Amino acid sequence: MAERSRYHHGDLRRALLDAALVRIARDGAEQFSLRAAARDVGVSATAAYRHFADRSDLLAALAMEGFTALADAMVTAREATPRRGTSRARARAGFVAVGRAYVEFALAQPARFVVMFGAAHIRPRVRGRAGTIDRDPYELLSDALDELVVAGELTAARRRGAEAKAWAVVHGTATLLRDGALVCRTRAERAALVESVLGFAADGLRGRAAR
Amino acid sequence: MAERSRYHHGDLRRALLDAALVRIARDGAEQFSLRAAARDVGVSATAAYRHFADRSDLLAALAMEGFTALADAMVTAREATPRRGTSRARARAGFVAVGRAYVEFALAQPARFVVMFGAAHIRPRVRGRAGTIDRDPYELLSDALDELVVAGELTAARRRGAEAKAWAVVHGTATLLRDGALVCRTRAERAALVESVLGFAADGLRGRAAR
DNA sequence: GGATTTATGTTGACACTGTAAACTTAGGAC
DNA sequence: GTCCTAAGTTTACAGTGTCAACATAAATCC
Repeated sequence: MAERSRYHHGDLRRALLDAALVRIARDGAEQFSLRAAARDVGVSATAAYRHFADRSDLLAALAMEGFTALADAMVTAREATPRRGTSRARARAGFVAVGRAYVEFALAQPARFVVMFGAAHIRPRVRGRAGTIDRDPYELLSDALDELVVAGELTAARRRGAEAKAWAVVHGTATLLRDGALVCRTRAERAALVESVLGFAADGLRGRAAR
Repeated sequence: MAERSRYHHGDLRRALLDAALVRIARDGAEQFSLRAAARDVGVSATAAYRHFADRSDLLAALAMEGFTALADAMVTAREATPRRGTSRARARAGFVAVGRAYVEFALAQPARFVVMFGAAHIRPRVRGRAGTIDRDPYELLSDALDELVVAGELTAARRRGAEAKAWAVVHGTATLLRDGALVCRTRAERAALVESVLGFAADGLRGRAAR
C-alpha cells in the first residue's frame, strides 16, 4: 500500500493540491504552474488533467479547502473563548475571537488567503457550484453577531447591516496587514492593532463609546 | 508628428501602459501578457524590455499610476463636498466623501485596483523605490482624520490608531464588494451599504452612538 | 553639416507553460 | 480469465517571458 507500482499514484489529486500549496506559499499564486506541481509529485506533466479541468480549477479547489480551513480556525477560536463573565461579555469576546482568527489565518497562511480572495475570476467558481464550501466563514461571523443579539449586547435594529460592517473591518484589517500596507514592526504591535480594530468594531456595532 | 516613421514609436512606454490597462480590464491581471500588449500597440514582442525590466515591472508602474489616480479621485471628492453646515459636520462629510471615493474607485476600475493591491509581490516594489507614488491615498485618508480633529469631531486621544480603523473599514468594503463577496442587487442598494458602513466608521471613530 | 554615440526597436533563440489527442497500464467487475 | 474503465503517459502545438545580437533613428559633438 505504501510504495506502489508507480503507475497509479494512489491519491494524486490530494498530492497535487498539497504540492501546489507548498509551491504557492513559496513563490506566490501567480507563479504557480501545473507542470511544476506535477514534477514535485513525480508524475507526468499532464497527469493533473485527470483530476482538474484546468489550472484555475485546481486553484479553485484549493480556495474551497481554504474556506473550510478558515471556518475551522474560526470555530476553534470561538470554542476556546473563556466561558466566564456576563453573557454579554462572553458574546463580545466570542465575536472578537472569531474576527481575530480570521485575521490570523490570513497572516499565517497568506498564500492560501490570496488564492481564496485573490484573483477575481476564481471566486465565482467557488460559490454556487456542485461541491461548494463545507462551512462558510461568512456565516460564522454572522453567527457571532447573532450571539451578540441573544446576549443583549446588540439590538435587533442594529443587527441589520451589521454583517457588512463587521466583515469589512475584519477583512480590511486582514488584507491590509497581509499586503504590507499597514506596517507593524513587532508581532506584539500587530496583535495590539488587531485587538484595537476588532474592539472598535464590537463597540461600534453596539453603538456606545469605545473603551 | 502624428504618423511617424514606424520605427520609433514616439511614446511606447505610455502606449504599452494604456494597452495593458485595457487588456487587464477585459481579461484580468493574471491573464495579462507582455507580448499581447506589444501586439496591440503594433510593436515587436520584445520592445517592452526597453522600457520595463520585466513583466512585473510594468504591472508595478501601472500600480503606481493607479495610486496617483486614486489619490486624485479622493482629492476631487473631498473638494466637492458642500461647504455648509458646522465645521464638524463638514469634516465628517469630508471623511465620508474620501472613503466613498476610495470604494467607488475600486468598483469602477476593478482591474486597476487588483493590480494595485492584488499580487503580494508587486506591493514591495511600489513603496520605497526611486520614482514612487506622487500622492499617497493613505495620507489623504489621514488628512481627513486630521480635519476631524481640527473640527473637534474627533479627540486627539482617539486620533491615535484611527488610521488603521478607518482604512480597514474602507478597504474592506471596497475589496469585498469588488470580489463579489458582499452581494448587492441594485446600484442603489450598494450605495446605501457603502454609506451605512462609512457612517459606521465615522461614528465609531467619534465614539458616540451611531445614527 | 557630417560623424558618432545613444536610445529605441527588431530578429532569432531558448526554456517553459497550458492544453488537447492518442496511447498505455493497472485494478476491479463480470 | 476477459473486458471495461479510471488513471497515467507520450507527443504535439501555440503562447509566454526573457536574453543576446543586430538595426535604425535621433540627439550630440566637432
